[in-house]
Amino acid sequence: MNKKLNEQSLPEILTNPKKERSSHDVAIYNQIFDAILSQRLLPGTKLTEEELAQIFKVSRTIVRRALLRLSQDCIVDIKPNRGASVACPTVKQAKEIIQARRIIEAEIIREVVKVIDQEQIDALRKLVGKEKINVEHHIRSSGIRLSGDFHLELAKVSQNTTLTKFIRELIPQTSLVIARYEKPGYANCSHSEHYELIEIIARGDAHSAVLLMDKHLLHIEDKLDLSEYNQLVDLKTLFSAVG
Amino acid sequence: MNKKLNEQSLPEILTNPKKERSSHDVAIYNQIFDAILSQRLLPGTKLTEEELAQIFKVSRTIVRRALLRLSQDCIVDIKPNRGASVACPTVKQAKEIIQARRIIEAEIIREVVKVIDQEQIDALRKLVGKEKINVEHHIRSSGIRLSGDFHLELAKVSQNTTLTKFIRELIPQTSLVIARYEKPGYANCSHSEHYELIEIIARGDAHSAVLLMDKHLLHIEDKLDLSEYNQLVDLKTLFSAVG
DNA sequence: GTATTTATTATTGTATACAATTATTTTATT
DNA sequence: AATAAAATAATTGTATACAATAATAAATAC
Repeated sequence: MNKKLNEQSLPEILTNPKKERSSHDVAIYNQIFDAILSQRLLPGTKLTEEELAQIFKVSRTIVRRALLRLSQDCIVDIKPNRGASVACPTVKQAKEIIQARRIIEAEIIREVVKVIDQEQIDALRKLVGKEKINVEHHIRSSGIRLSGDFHLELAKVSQNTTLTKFIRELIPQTSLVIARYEKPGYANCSHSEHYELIEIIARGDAHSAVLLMDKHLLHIEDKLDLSEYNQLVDLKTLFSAVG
Repeated sequence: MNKKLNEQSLPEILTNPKKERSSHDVAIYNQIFDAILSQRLLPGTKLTEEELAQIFKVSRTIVRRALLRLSQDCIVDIKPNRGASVACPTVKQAKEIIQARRIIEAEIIREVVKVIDQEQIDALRKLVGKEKINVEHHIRSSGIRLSGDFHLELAKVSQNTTLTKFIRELIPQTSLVIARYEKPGYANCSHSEHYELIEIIARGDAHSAVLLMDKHLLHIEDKLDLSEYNQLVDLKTLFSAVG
């Protein structure tokens, strides 16, 4: 089991991942969060409160609470009086998200190399093993989720809960970016880089590990088409500009 | 209407809301956010829903929404069935928060040096000027707020909204850390370092700017007493361990 | 008098009713 | 038929009632 971190004042979602008694809105939050993470919910999808309330058999009060949480994570977009929909990151945001991950995960890797123990290394290997199986069996959703889990697990090993919270937000945002901007025909095969990374971490080579993580994240960006013409544009502004 | 031993009176600023309001819960969120930022609301202060509802003349629905937002920012701590209070960061969290700022603001500075223009430099100078005046006149709250504004403004100049969001969260968290752990007898005189920083940025010396920012943030940590014995400990676990 | 139970009060959690707003359809006008 | 206006429906925003839980006070037993 994991070490007992001091969990004071962090959101319950972070400290109470699954079990135990938690408010009902957290369960709904988790389900939508996971659906976005694993790309079963795609950018732009409308999230009607009443609809979700019926699906989860709770009142709109609970649904609204979950949606507010998701919007604070930047994976759901709430427009006043117009409701919630799955966020649709812009090209600029896509670049920012990956840039943010590069600097934060570089630091995480530095810490991980310092503190990781054998048990944690084994756990990471097991995780990537699962990821590999899912990818090979073309279970796309699970593969994506497990890939995110790997990065999240690394963050947890680093023991910096503040950076972990940021990475926990950036992972589903990255999922949305990939869903929106992935070049056609690319297979998601990052698990091989995950394997490599573990080996380098295991032999305590911080410098190489940081470089590989950076390469890994740039590799994600390589798979995207972030050219301007691919940017989703508001039709109204588009045509008014042409006039 | 009985008063409790635990009660810490809410600052008057909360009872005297500003005029401008966007969406109701956002206005309340902003006011509590600002009160925490400027240390008029101190770590541990209980935030009773009904009390806030009466102060702001809205229903608990709105208050709860604002409190949830604040808890997602890690500056308010919501415990299920036990309500909200101003977060009380641990020693470990205090260190994490500053570490996170160091790596994120280093990157921000790099970007700032690349993109800043004369107008923005002038605006920053003006901001630090205000900060200086407030500190000199011992208007502590405003001084603290303006100090935070400086860092936030830098983040905005960097044009990375993702990193800006993180810094926007870390600034009030830092306020809580300082409120909780500041060594006695220290004057908050960081505005001089802010001046220096602007000058280095203005002459485009990215490397020096990054170093100074890092020094500046470490300087904040220097002013804290983060020794273990200063850690707030849960009484129950303390005495049960002693047996 | 202290500890344990029970009752009371205070506070938070959830559902629901209704108001405000936006979206859609229908009707009217040219 | 195309456009504008009006009516209707759908959806979100807020307040409130009541339930569930925790905190406090009172009562009881030892």
